[in-house]
Amino acid sequence: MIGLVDANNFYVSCERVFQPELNGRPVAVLSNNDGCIIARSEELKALEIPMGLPAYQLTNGQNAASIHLRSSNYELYGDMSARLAQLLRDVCPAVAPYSIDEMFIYLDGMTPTQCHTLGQQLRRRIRRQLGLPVCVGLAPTHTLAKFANHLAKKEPHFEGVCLLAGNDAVTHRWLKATPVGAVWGVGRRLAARLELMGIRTAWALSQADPKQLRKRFSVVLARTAMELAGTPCLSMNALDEPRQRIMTSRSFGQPTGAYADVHNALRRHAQRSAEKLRRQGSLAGAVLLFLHTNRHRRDQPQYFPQTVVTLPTLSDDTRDILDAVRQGLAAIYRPRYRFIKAGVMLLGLVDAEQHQLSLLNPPLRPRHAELMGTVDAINRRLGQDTIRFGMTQAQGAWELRCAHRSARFTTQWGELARAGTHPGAVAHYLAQQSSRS
DNA sequence: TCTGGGGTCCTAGGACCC
DNA sequence: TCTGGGGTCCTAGGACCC
Repeated sequence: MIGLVDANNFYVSCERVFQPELNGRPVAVLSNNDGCIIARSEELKALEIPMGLPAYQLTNGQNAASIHLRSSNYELYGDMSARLAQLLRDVCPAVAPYSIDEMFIYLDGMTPTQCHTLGQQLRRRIRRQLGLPVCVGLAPTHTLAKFANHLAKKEPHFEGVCLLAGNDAVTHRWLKATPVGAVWGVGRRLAARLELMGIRTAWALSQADPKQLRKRFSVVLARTAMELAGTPCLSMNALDEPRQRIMTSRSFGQPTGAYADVHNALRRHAQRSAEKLRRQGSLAGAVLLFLHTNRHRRDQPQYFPQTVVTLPTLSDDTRDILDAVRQGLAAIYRPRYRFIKAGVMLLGLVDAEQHQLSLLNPPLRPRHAELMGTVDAINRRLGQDTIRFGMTQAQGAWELRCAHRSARFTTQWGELARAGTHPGAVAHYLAQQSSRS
């Protein structure tokens, strides 16, 4: 049996753990730059505020005064996610995090009744120890577990835990009652095409001929259909494997055409990307950088350049990546545009250990590993950008807006006492944490 | 005025080869 | 007028996910 543990309204729930005054109120968490809504509390959903709504439309709306806004606080969400994963690993033989708020668990050799009981226990334990509400879906395949989780969230009588045997009347009944677009892996476009063919429900998809689906759509959809019918054909092993590309990009707080602004933004993205690269133990072969003007401004000239710079040698040294960024930017920068976004992507990633085993590949710079290791360790301990590479101008037009950010309660001591937080809630939380360990 | 960021996989089609 | 057949590799772009 496969389980999917999925936190409810994860970002909002993380905020509420430390700000209990948000309980029972409409809460929205905003994207980077406070641009649009990326997480909603149930109360906000009840106001029929859609996902992705630009924040400025919200603040102009009629319910604006009652809605609590928070900027994204990824340091907090990431840390809560790591705690959730750790709690699951303490209990389950195998755990595969799928996203920041969803984790698959593998419960081989347990009866359905035992699985269901474990699901209920996990749910209570996560609520008690982390303060997070979750739902659990249990089924024989990943896609059905995802489907069961969807039911656990939507149908109150499951009380947060839904188990589907896979090939019984109960499963079939729920599949028949669910539109095909609600299936994991079927997005808006596929749903529209499937409906044209008369495939309107999850059940109809599960009964479709995989060969035909493969021919008319893709192997992905054929697999989804088989998984719905109870035949496992997705493996989550890939989740532990290193990423094939690493990207860091952000919109600017203000549009800017200044070379120094754009360069500084790219420098920061390059440093962040290099950190991610070293954390997963890879080397990069090339650096892609891109710039965007504002698509929504039809009245302004548009320019979306991108370029790939091949590194002279495979590297995870921030300095090499910064050199590539400098070269690339010189090639694509044009002064007459107002840029709104910039990004850096690392490509051609290979495993560092395997590569360095070869005597033909000595490191390019002396003591580079020690230097990068030290920089990473200091930044982990004292906060991002404590050590930077030659970026003197810390503030610029490109800096993010995040007017509503809460404190980084679980990772920054200095922010615990910040005004507006609730020391009581924090103390309670920390006490629970220390009694666990 | 103000509209996110980071991934994956797959397919189609072009370049190139014999 | 009529213009082969088959393979590989690479890239751009589409579709999906959260």
